[in-house]
Formats: sequence, structure tokens, C-alpha cells
Amino acid sequence: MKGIRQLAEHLDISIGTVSRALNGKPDVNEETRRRVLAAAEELGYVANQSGRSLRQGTTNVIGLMIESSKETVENSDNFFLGLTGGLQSVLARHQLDLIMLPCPSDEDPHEYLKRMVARRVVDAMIISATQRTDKRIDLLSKTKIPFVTLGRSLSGSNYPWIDLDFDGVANCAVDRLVAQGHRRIAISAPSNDINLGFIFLDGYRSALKRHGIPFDPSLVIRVKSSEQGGYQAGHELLLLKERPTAVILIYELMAIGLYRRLMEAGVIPGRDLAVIGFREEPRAKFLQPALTCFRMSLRDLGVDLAETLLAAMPAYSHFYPDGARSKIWPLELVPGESDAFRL
Amino acid sequence: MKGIRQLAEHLDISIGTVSRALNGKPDVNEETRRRVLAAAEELGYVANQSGRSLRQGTTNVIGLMIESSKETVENSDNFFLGLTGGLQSVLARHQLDLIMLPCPSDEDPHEYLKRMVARRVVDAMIISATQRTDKRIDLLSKTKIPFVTLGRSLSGSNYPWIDLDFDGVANCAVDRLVAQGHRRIAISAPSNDINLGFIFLDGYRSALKRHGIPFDPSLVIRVKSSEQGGYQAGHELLLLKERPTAVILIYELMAIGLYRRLMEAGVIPGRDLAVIGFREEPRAKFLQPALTCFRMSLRDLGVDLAETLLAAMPAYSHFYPDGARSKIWPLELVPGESDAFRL
DNA sequence: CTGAAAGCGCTTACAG
DNA sequence: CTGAAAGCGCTTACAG
Repeated sequence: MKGIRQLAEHLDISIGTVSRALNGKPDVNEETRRRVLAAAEELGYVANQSGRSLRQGTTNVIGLMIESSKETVENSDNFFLGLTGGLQSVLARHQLDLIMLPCPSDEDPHEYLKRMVARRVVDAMIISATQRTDKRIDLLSKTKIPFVTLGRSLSGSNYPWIDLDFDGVANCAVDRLVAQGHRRIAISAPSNDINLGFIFLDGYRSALKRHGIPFDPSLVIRVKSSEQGGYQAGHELLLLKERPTAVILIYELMAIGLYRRLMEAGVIPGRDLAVIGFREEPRAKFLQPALTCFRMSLRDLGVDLAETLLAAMPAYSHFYPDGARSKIWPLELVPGESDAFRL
Repeated sequence: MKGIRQLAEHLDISIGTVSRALNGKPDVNEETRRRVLAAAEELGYVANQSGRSLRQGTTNVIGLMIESSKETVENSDNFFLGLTGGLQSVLARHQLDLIMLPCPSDEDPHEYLKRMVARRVVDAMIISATQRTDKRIDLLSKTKIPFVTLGRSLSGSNYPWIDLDFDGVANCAVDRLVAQGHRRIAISAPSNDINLGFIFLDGYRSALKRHGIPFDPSLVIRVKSSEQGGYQAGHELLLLKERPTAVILIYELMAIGLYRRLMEAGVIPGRDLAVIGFREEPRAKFLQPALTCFRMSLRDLGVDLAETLLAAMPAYSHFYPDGARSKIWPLELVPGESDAFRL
């Protein structure tokens, strides 16, 4: 089956009618529609997307941009794939398809995005890993292509975003630790300019302040957001002159490396050092003692991202009247044993 | 900047010349080309992909289909993202872009692929997780869309594929263990119909046969290919009446769960039970004792997949004269301590 | 070296 | 309810 023309010839009707029948337009004789649908199914006809897109001005495809930095690739967890389920469940309501756009590691993310947007391969974009200042946001705003970001940024203004509650997590973690008598509380921070690092640290500092604990820069340990980074964090922690009694982690897999380094040194998490992890993660569930961390649903986050995005798309916004608001995504404390001791 | 028409008007030349200049056609005055390129850069013009595709009959996009089964999502490792680097490095030579197509978990992979292919969103496809019989291969063959599969299958005939050397790994593992005196060697196998499970088991059985060891079905432990599956495998192993002295794993992250379960039972890998893991994995590197496993480069595999695919595409095959051959991807033994004892 | 024109495969006013 | 026709944004023979 080549195109709609062949299908129309085969049915001996016009291509206009075939198109209307296939697209569920109301002004088509039911018998005609039935014949068209049956023939399309039989001959395996599906409309060529380029033809549709060109005529309609929309591609019916939503893009999810994936950074493929070495860091992401070597330590990727199920984060993006976890999101796709929720995203697709919403997009499917409107016959929109999701594609993932992996930015090559040797290409500037801004240039890559620019190219993808200009080529009009997608109707709207989801971007993530927002930097402190992120030119991509200005680009998308200027181009007027609907988008939502996973993560805030100082760039742009009044664009829709959803971000995990890094501030809340940092505050909750500090509160718990202080309640157990801790005052020297270390924290891990990313080694790059990703915005969540700034927010997490700000939350930590303001929480300390609330408790009247002075901020000590030497307790901020900058490492890669990876398992190896956790190992490194453990290492640096052990080298500190006046060793902290607690540490708060920023990335889910760090706990695994941290535990390992601590164990090597005979320092037992939950006895000699209080540890609070970040997002609950299947792979970290085996840790002993059980890690105190924070729970969230990737699927629900995907749903919310999709609805926020659709609310920003003129063609769909009426379905989501209050969905275009930016929001902070809450995480729920999962108490474990890793911080369950009084100083 | 809307389209090529506006750009041409701005330059006061015809759209044909603009197009030729932009596409590097030889018959364009160099001064004209310079002006066109400069204006396009300045105004941010990039050709609309739908327009190009419709006219040219190609999208210049290659699709990588991702299964998003619950199993993949919950235990995804860096496999696909690891592949993208190598894939993109080859595709970039020909200005081809890679997109990832995540199949929704509630959609039949075959139907999803059919839809994507019929819509002509990509020029060629890479599919993976091939099943014992896999209708997708017949579909792609019938549609005449170029493709390559990561994994063999009984379906189809004479299509290009690359598959990890499961047979070689199984044989090498058995040989090593037998050389150390083992005769009761357990093996993990996937709980679904993915083809690699059959090949791995066949390799295991033929290796046993070579050594004159009878095959014992109770030593085949069917579990999910995940860390949790490894834990489960450890559990089932410990329940066996006549406990095996060695176990061979089929999936990289299983070792982590297995170690955990063994440790819980006071069974020490590399002392009480020999363990051979599958693919070397950063996350499993911390295991103590060090896991004997097999090394391969995901990036190189990506490169080879891309070249094999291009060799199957008429427009590019002349660049890759001998690339369309199917091949078995070798893995290199990385000896560790987890099987370093004589029985 | 450049321009005018055809046409890729669709969808959608418009006319009947 | 259906058909004929225009046109989405490009690229590419073709003519000059």
C-alpha cells in the first residue's frame, strides 16, 4: 500500500472522502466509513506522517529531550523510562506520540535543541536537567514552541515547570537530624551547574539557620551524582578533621557507594554516622541498615508533566484549564534505620 | 523565520537557489551560497522536516525502539543510553538523527512498530529484545523498511542482526568452573520468551555435554532479569536439596541481589559458592569478592549496529560494503575472585 | 549559475 | 454526503 490515492482508487471513491472517513469526520456515510476502515486495515494503510504534518502544521509528536552526558549514561537509572509510562498515558488520550531525543554527548544541548525545534519534528518539548541559567529556556520561549521543563532555572520567566521539592527534602532531613542531636551535618552537592544543586544547598542552609547552626562550607562535599560519587563522598567525609556525625545525599544511587566506602573504613551507617538518602530507589533497597529516604511516583510525575505541557498547547489547553501552573513535586519521607540513633 | 519562501524573499532570490545553497549542491555561486548561509544562520532558518521528507521520501531519522516493559523500566541500566553514543557517532557522518521510540507498556510491541513504520517517521529501525519468534521481524521484512535487530530470533530469514555471544559466555563460564572441579553448576535463565535465554541455555547444555556432565533441569533457575531476580535466584539456590557449588548468571545486575541473599545466609561467594556474572557493570564493581564477569563496549556495539543498519539502507550501503553481515558480538572474560577456588 | 514549475501525500474549505 | 481543487514547505529535474 503506497498512499491514500491507491486506497481511494481501490475503493473507487475520492481521496477526500477516504481522508474524512479515516479521520473520523462526522459528515461521512457510515457505510462508506466502514468500507474505508476495513480496506485500510486490510491493506495496512496508515497516513504518511510527513504529508499530514505538512498540511496540518502539527506532527502530533511530543519530544522528551535526554541529556546524554557521560554522567547520565554511566549512571543512568530508570528515571526517564519511569517517566514515559505516565507521559504516554496522558498523551495517548489525544493520539499524541512520545519520542525521546537523546542529545549526542559531543553536541551542545542548546544547538541540538535548536536544530530539533527548527526542523519541527515535534509539536512540543519536555526538557530536563535544567541548569542554573539555561539558554534552552530562552530559545523555547522565543520560538513559541510549547514546552515544560523538569526543573527550575533562573533563565526565562513565567514558563511552566515541575521540579522535585529539593528544598523540602533538605529541610526535612536537617530537621530529623537535629532532632536526634546532630549539629555537624554534611551534605553532598553536584559538581556541575545543574540548578537543583543550588536549591538543595539553599534549603540546607536555611534549615541550619532555623536551628541556629552555623554553616560550614567544608561540610559541603561536591561529587558526581553517581554511585561512584557516593563512594568519593564517603572518602572525603572520612578525611575531614572534625568528622560530621551525619550526611545528607542528593542523588539516589550515591547511598550505595557511600555505604561501601564507610563499611571499608569500619564506619557503620546508622550507628557511627547518620545517613539520609534522596529518592527511594529499588537498587538501594537492599542496603543494610535500611536507608532513610524519600518516596515519589515517577509515573505520577510523568502524568503531571504531560498535563502541564498540554495545558501550554493551544490545541489542548481547554482540556486542562488549570494545568499550566508550575509546581513543586512533593516527596514523602520513608524512615529507615540509617539515621535512627541519638547522638 | 517562517519558511524558505521568506528567506528567499529576504535575499531577493528564488527558493530553488536557496535550497540548493543550503543543501550544498555544487552548482551554486559561492558568493550566493555565502549570503544564503549567513542569512539562514542570522534568521535561524532550518528546513521544515515534513516538507523535506515529503519531497525526498526520506526523513533522515533512524528509530531505536525501546521496550518499556515493567521489567525494563524498573531495572533499566544504562544499556540503551550506552548504545546511543556509538550509534550517533556513525549516523552523524550522514546527517542522520537518532530518536528513541518507547513502546508504551500497554501497547503490543508489534502494533506499535507497525504504526510507527506505516507513518514513516523514520527511515530505518533498530529493534531489540528479540523474542524466540518475533512478528516484528516479519513485519519489517514485509514492509521493506531497513532494519537491524539487537538479538537473533527464529523469525524471519536473512535479516541483519547483532547479538551478544551468549553461547560463548556460557561455554567459557562452564569451562572455567569445570576446570576448578565443579560439576553441579546452576544457571539463571529469564522467565520470559526472550531469545537470548534459549541461546544461553543451549550453550550451557552443550558445554556440560562436552564435559560429560548430565544436564539437571532443577539447576536451571528462572527469574526476572533484575537485581531482585538475582536475590530470588539466590533464595531458590539455597533451597535446593543438593546445593550446587557454582552458579552462572545471565544478567549484569543479578549479581548484586544474589550476593545479598547469599550473604544473608552466611554463604560467601568465591568461598562457598562460585559465581560468574554476565556483563561487567559499573554498579557491580563494588561487589566483594570481585565478580568474575565479561566485558564489552556498549559504544563499539552501537557503532557496529549503526554500520550494519546503514549497510542495509540502499542510500548508504556503498559506504559499508561488508557491513550487512549478521554477527555475534564477543565478550572478554574479566577474571575476579568470585570463582577463584578449587573444589 | 539561476528561476519557474512540478509534485511529494496529505487535509480541508468549497461547491454541489 | 461526496468530489475537485488548493496548498502546506520543501527539493529537483528542466530550461535558459
